[in-house]
Amino acid sequence: MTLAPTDMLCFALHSTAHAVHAAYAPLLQPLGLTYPQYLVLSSLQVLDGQTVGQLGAELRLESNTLTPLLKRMESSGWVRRTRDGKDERQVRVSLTEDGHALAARAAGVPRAFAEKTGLPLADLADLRDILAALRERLKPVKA
Amino acid sequence: MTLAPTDMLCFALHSTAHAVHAAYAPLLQPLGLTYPQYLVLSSLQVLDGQTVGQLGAELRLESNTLTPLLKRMESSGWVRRTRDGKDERQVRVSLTEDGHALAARAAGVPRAFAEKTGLPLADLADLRDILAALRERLKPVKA
DNA sequence: TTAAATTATATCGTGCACGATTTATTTGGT
DNA sequence: ACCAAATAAATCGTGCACGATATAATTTAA
Repeated sequence: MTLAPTDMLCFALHSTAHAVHAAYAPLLQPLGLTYPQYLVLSSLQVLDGQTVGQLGAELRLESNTLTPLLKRMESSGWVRRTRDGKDERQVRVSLTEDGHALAARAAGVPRAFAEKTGLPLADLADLRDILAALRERLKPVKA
Repeated sequence: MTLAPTDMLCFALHSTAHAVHAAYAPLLQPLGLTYPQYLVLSSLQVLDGQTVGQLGAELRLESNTLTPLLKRMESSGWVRRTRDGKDERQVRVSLTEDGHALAARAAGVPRAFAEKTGLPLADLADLRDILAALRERLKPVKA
């Protein structure tokens, strides 16, 4: 007995993630940001000068995704990529002036999204925590 | 005050969807299926001979995604694509013998995934319904 | 009944994501 | 000190996803 996609949790996740992505698009497009770029920008705003590996650990992305993404952000003038002096294998990513300014403009995006859902912030936070718990069950961050 | 990705619902969704995708990969890879192809296969198993548009409405995908995906499935020998006799604009997709056989082999995948999560089926179903509700709030299926 | 509008699918270009591999650097063991 | 193992990014190839556009068939309305 095959399950229809509509009845699958995986599809609910897949399609809702796409719907959220689509809801973010009109908020990010005026800023010239894609959604993953917005995540990188937010992460750097909280802690600047992270290595590619640190960003990847937080955002669950590999260098094969991050490197071209960061290069695009670099050529947009939002970040700088510099080899770490102590360990030349590592590349540190930091926000430029323009990057900081852009992050400031993007600060209202999560609230605007929350309003689009029409749900109480507490419900959204609950869902976030349930999802994070499921994610850790499937793919624990390595010890 | 910028939110870190870790605190955002959108990122929880994004990253958990990826983790689920990654959990499905080892189940689907032996069958030669990608995750979206698995969704198409499941949908056709429930209702064969759907048009590209019908599949897209259920899976929330556009023809620009489905057409190449279906062509890959066709060249793998799992589906046939034929123009509808009554309306030549429409392309109907149906499972081949091999496609039916593959769908049968894939029937156990959702249960295997549920076991990977270690959560009760009722919890997973609840989460599915919460997500579907959020999705419909953001992107109602057009009337 | 023919021209305009609509609908269904396909095509093109860009960006994200992953597996597999490569290159450069650092670390560890002997 | 040296070489092997480990680590950090980068590169390559493939597939998914979307916006924008194109093409072809059908429907509608004048």
